[in-house]
Amino acid sequence: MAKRTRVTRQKAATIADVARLAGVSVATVSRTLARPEVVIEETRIRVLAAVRDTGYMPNISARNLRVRKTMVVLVAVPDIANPFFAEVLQGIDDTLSVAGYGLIIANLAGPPEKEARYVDLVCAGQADGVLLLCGHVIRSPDRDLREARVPLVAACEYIPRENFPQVTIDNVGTAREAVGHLIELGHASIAYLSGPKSNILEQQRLEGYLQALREAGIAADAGLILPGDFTFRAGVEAGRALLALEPVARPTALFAANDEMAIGLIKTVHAAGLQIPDDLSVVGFDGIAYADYCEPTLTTIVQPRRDLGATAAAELIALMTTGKAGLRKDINLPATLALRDSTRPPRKRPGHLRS
Amino acid sequence: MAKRTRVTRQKAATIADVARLAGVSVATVSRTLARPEVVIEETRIRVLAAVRDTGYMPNISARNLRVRKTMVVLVAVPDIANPFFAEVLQGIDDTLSVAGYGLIIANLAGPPEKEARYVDLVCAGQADGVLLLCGHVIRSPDRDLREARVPLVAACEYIPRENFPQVTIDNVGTAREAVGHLIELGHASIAYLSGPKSNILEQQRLEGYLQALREAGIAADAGLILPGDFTFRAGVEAGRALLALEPVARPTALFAANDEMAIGLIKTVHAAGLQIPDDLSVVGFDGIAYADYCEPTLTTIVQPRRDLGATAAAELIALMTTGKAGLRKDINLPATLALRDSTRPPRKRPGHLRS
DNA sequence: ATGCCGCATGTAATCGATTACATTTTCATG
DNA sequence: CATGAAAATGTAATCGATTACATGCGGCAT
Repeated sequence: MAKRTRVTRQKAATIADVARLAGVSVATVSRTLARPEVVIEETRIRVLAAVRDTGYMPNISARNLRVRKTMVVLVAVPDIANPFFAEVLQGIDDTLSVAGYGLIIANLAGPPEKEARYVDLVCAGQADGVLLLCGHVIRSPDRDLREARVPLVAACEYIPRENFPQVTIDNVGTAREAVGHLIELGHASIAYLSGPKSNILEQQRLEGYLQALREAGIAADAGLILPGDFTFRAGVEAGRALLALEPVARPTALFAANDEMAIGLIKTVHAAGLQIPDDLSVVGFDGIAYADYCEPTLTTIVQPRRDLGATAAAELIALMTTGKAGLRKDINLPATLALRDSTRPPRKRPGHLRS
Repeated sequence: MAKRTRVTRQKAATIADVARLAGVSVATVSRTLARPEVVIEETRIRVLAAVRDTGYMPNISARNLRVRKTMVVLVAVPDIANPFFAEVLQGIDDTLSVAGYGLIIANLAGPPEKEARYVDLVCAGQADGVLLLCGHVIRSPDRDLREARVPLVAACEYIPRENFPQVTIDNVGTAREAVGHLIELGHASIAYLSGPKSNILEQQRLEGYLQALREAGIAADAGLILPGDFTFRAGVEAGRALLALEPVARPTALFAANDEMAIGLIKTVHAAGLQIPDDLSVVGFDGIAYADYCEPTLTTIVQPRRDLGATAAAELIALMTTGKAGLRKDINLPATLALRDSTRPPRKRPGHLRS
């Protein structure tokens, strides 16, 4: 019976240890593991036994160095604590992990110099590809991801003037649909709770809001466009702003650029005695899990969060393996308006008749 | 003036390219980057210029291979979409990233074979340490993390009978405090909405609940212990179960093993006409952001989520660098009872007097 | 018997860094 | 000016895998 040369091995076994124990060369061990069929049965058995006995695992750094791959992708996400992104991440993780990829998460919430560190990481060959959920190509003062020729795919937030694949939903169209729903219910005084002006999603959703009003022949009122920044707190503040208005000047409905703000707003105006949806109909955007938990449940545009992630991941895998992207460069996934309890026709009050 | 040997370089520059351009040896380049002070100023300038001109970045796989480190840690998290863990992750990320570590997230939600893949990854030397948020040492059929001698730290969920550092809160004590608060308000009929029985957190929180009752001389009633599993849905179902009871047999207060269930329950019983907290006081556990957003805001045990993550990460760094853990093996962080709007003394009804 | 083919395996180059050790240069001191 | 220590740099081994190429061997056709 064969014996290990060193019975009590402190450090992990290497391929040489396995080769020695099995009485073959390192090349044979490597081949047995990579392409078992090219090795004769008898040696295969010996090698596999030796692998088992030594508890051998190929050293990934060595392999990476040799084959110039890492089987890791970096995901840049604006805020990992945001439930929307958490669900997109799930989709990414599902797809990537069955393909054997690990994922490094670059959480951009926090000090901005972290972003640069991640870019450097990728440029140093620590990742085979990058998934951007953050609306911009992540930057470092002295290195550029695009020059590094790393496969890139963006998702969720569209990045204009780039030519890598992007996976998004039709933000303009669905925002128009959301506001259209309010108009169909009979609302004519519809406020918009916006995101940060520089954000592309904000711009698109605002555009959809304006389009819907225009189509219905309703004049947009700048006073009904409330500033926000996608946070719950912004929703609370917008709620206060609404309450500060003369009741008769208040809109009968509101479209929020995302769910968190919508929920913050609802909570605030409800606490002040307004009935939702009777006194104010509210539509959100995103379809986070909580939109279905809150009171009342929130009518909102439900984004296919897992699907966005999964599709982007699949596209990136295509890009990394074949070098060429799939058929379409810009992929649009369907998002749907979920009708729930926060919308209803307006109360008949003279102050709210069509202008 | 020195010129690059190959002006249009397709692939990334290597240390040899830099050395050639600067007219020095590779050792000097490496030293210049690692310990600039050991190199004479003049060469340092030449080398750094060459680095800049070539856009050189050390290849991480090569370095990892040579120094047997990866500067990456793996974090095993039960469910990345759970907001509680998302915040713990933030704390981990903050601490780890300033120390220069990247993090690979092992999301255990999903197919169980993924867990094994991650274990293999670590055993293959892809990570320098592992952070467990999942209440058990992750396993693979043929490899054991503990045998691999990888630095391990657990956080959030205590893992009994292990001797690596663990960072948690006092679940028993804080649960007792939560229930004690209800008792002080005058409640005597207090239900408990439990987590999955096999979960250690569930066991500890149940223990705290029972202790508080015992101390107050209240007999525990098995009928008031509702089954749950930490999900929103379980809260909804528990709410239905509560509604199915004769009004007079209903508890006047409830302690839920986590916030999500508490919120699901509140939503359900509120929709059926019960007033919170007037008809039912509710205390949750965890202190997720949403507990402060919902209607009414939830009285709950607030865990120091970021701190749990940050402390565990710091402990792991100590373990990875010095090889020895900090002073204490089991670290307890303080968690506090946040008094909000979901608790109040019970209505005076004969059926609810002390038994 | 000879030569050739193809299969199984072995030998050694290679990936790109770090670093122990060797060598050269610098410079203070007797 | 010689000498030796200290400082700066160079040479080459090394980390642990993959893989191109070399080698050996058995069988088959001539």
